[in-house]
Amino acid sequence: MARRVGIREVADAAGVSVGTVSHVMNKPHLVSEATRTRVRSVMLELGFVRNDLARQLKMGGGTTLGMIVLNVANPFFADLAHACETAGEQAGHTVVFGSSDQLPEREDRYLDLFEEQRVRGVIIAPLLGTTDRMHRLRERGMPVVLFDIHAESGFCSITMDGRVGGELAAQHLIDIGRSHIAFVGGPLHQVEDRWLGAQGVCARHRGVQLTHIDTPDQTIADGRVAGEMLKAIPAEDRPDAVFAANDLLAIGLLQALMVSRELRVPEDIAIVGYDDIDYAQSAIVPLTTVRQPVDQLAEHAVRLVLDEADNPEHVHEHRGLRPELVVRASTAGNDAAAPAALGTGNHP
Amino acid sequence: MARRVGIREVADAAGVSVGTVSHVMNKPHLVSEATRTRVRSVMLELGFVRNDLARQLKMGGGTTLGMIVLNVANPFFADLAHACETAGEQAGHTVVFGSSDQLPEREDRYLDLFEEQRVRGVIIAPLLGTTDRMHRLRERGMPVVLFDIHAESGFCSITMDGRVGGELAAQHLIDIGRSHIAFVGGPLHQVEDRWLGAQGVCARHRGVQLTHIDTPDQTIADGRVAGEMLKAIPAEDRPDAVFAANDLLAIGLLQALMVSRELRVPEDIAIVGYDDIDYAQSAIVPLTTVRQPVDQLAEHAVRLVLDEADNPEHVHEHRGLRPELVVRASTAGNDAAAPAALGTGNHP
DNA sequence: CGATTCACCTGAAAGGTTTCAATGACGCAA
DNA sequence: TTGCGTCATTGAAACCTTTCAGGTGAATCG
Repeated sequence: MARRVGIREVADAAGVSVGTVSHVMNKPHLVSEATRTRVRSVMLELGFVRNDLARQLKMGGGTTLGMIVLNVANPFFADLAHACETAGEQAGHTVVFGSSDQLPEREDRYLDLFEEQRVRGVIIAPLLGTTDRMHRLRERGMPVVLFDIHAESGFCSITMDGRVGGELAAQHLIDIGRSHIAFVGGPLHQVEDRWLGAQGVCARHRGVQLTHIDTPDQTIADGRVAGEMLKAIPAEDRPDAVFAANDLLAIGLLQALMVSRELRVPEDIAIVGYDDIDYAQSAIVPLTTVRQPVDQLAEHAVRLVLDEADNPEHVHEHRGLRPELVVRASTAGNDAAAPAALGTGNHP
Repeated sequence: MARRVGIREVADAAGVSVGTVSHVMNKPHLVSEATRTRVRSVMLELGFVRNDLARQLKMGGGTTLGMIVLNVANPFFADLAHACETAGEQAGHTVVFGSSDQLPEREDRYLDLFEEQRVRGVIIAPLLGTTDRMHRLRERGMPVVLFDIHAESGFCSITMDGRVGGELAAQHLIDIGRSHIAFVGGPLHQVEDRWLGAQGVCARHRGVQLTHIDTPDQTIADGRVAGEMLKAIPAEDRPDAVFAANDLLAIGLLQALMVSRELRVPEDIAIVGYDDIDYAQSAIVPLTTVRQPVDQLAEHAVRLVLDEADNPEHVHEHRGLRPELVVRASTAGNDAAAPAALGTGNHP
């Protein structure tokens, strides 16, 4: 059994030159029909598989995009990755993923890996802004697109407009008559814009108080901890509404609040989440949340990174996409928590 | 700005040969300390980045594993992918992902891609058993490990023991006094073992009836549809328990059942899910479910694929891991649906 | 009939690395 | 002095493909 069959073996077996075999694969119109079919059948017979490494090496980098995501286990990022995969495929590119798991060293590792692999470009949800490594990457001509809350100059970015999202959330809570809002989420630099959006709205309303409850990360577990803190606050000082920096936190909060029926959602505490992950609407109390247009985010990211790769006159672009409020039971007025509210805000 | 700096430029600048530069990177002990540091500093200065394509080409394939997952948007697979990434990293390998989205053509595309990229091995949750393409891959010597419900001969596989899981679920429903169980899930070949497990148990109990409600896929939306079907059944014929083939289906069922308070969970219908995704315990009624040991699955998969790659005496192995029942409110006896039950079965 | 075109095919270079046999330099024992 | 072992380094081959300048023979044109 011939272990490795390359273009050369195929050429020999078909009685043509290697150049011709290559042409059969890449420029079939340059080859006569007779040889084309002959070569093709020899390939099949020998089980030839083109070596993409050599191909890319020769062609100076390939058709692969690298994507680094904060955490695949977070459904928002899973969806985003999935959307990028689809968008990339449509543009004829394959997207490979890495999850930084919020660890700077893993982020670095994937950046290095992608650069060594000579990917066409990198799409990254950075841990905390741009790092030296990213700047070096850019200097060496690698297209880099950020999913970030800040618009960093020198990079294309999709700034997920958390400010507007924060405003929507806070305004909604004020509209339903709440006056003491807790913003739950951290580290602050990662969610700063949502915080600022909420802050801006609250400042414009007399008698509305906003406090910040920090969390080390944005998982369900962190939400639970925050919920316990909330419960520990004496009733008179306790916020009557929570704006959680993402849905996972909100779900954790729900768990903590409901486990010991002391506090009711939304009667005692209304909750707004962020991202509209699939489970938001199926939570123990369906969650009011701020939806981000994931598909469009992905599409823009892919478009920008490819433009930067192809277009010599590329100019960096900062794109902000407007999020949208989805109201469900966790903030619904009177028949709150009623399963009847479940359907609200369903995806199409 | 020198566009491309390769090993050759570094060699020239440092006044050594290319071989030496290579040694500095790969066999530092063969190089004197003086040259080693000199070469290293030149690399830094020139911004040299090793071209992994050439490296892998030369070395005949690299240190990358390919993984194909049914659907990243399903948190079970997201977790599994994540666990494989971690396990792979521990073994010094990078894992790149693709999501087949249940489409055979995408599965094929990724298989081709991985083979062309000369990955070290492939870990795959196949759409429906092994395909011709996978057999061809194997024939050409590519290690392939399946996450599957069947143990296919000729392949290593991690058979997620759905039979036992099905038994656990059905037995539990019978134990709490239910006598008409609906198995919700499909396509059947994908969930056959869970079905068979349940069937076996039901057959051993007099007076227990088991029906199958098919679904085209296993998403929340499919669960909703199944829930509507369930509601449409006249009360006297309606099952008093559901075993859903996964948690997403179960969550969809919950939504459908609760939206029009006609039926209560678990009083009228008890529900058991499968997978114990993070949201199962935060569902509108926390979900009894069958937990799969994701981390161990991943660890075994990586170990097997690498063994097949490295060890000439490798023998195929079929590993089955025992799942575990996690009881929550959706089947809890009297104070069912009580938020107090929320904590049950929490992950550590 | 010679020249021009055309379609098809060839052979070799190039791309950046690793690896390996070979070389050079050096010290040391005989 | 020669011979020998060590250590550091070298240069070229090999990995597999794509690309490109050119070559061949047949058909077409004047």
